[in-house]
Amino acid sequence: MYDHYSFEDATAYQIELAKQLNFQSLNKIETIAGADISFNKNSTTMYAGIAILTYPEMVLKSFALETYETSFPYKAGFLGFKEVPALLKVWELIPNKPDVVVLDGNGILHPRRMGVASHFGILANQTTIGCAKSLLHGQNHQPQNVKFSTAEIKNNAGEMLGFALRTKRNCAPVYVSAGHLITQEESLNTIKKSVGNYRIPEPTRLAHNLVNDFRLGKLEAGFHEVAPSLTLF
DNA sequence: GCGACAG
DNA sequence: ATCTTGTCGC
Repeated sequence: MYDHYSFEDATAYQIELAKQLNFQSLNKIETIAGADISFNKNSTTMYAGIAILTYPEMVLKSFALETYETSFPYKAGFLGFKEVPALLKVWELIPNKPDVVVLDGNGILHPRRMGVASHFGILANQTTIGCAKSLLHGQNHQPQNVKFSTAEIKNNAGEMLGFALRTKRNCAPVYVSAGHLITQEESLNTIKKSVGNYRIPEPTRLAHNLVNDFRLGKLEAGFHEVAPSLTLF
């Protein structure tokens, strides 16, 4: 889908997509999804997965898995070009779309406000939140070493683009930002409610586990409903 | 030019 | 991202 794009093309495309961003308020959330990608080093095969959980209980209800071929390389600032096409393909397998999707990466906390979460949100016309494990853009004070302590992240122009969030004591913070069709504050609150006993919030943590098992051949492609009593991971 | 740099 | 050994905090 983006394999023929140069980084110059990609930059112009991100600037155009960013004009479509909308940060309206989200009413209520009943289901939340986590989306992630896994792949073998030096391979063009991407293993994409989306896990759908109840909110705020964080019980896994269903998940979808699919592969996608791409040769687009990873480059900081252009993650969406490598991951979004694969995520759109697995997204199509889901019969009832979740209210919000959490992506492993940034939303508007990006040089051109077009991190992978915003990119996917625009193309899927879906509410999204970005939750990255390390900082790509901007600066912040270190949040206190207390669960749920936060620190605003600002760019050189002083714009508040996201939050560093301590999801677990003695663990590095995660970086939360709105993707599309949600506000910054709602993004932060939603991620807080999605945190279990791990550093990574449940939606993306489960999605990561699932795509990894998919890549290793332990799970099959397609849409899967999870048995009510079954507890995975 | 130098440093930074999601996954 | 993936691979892999040791180490630290609770």
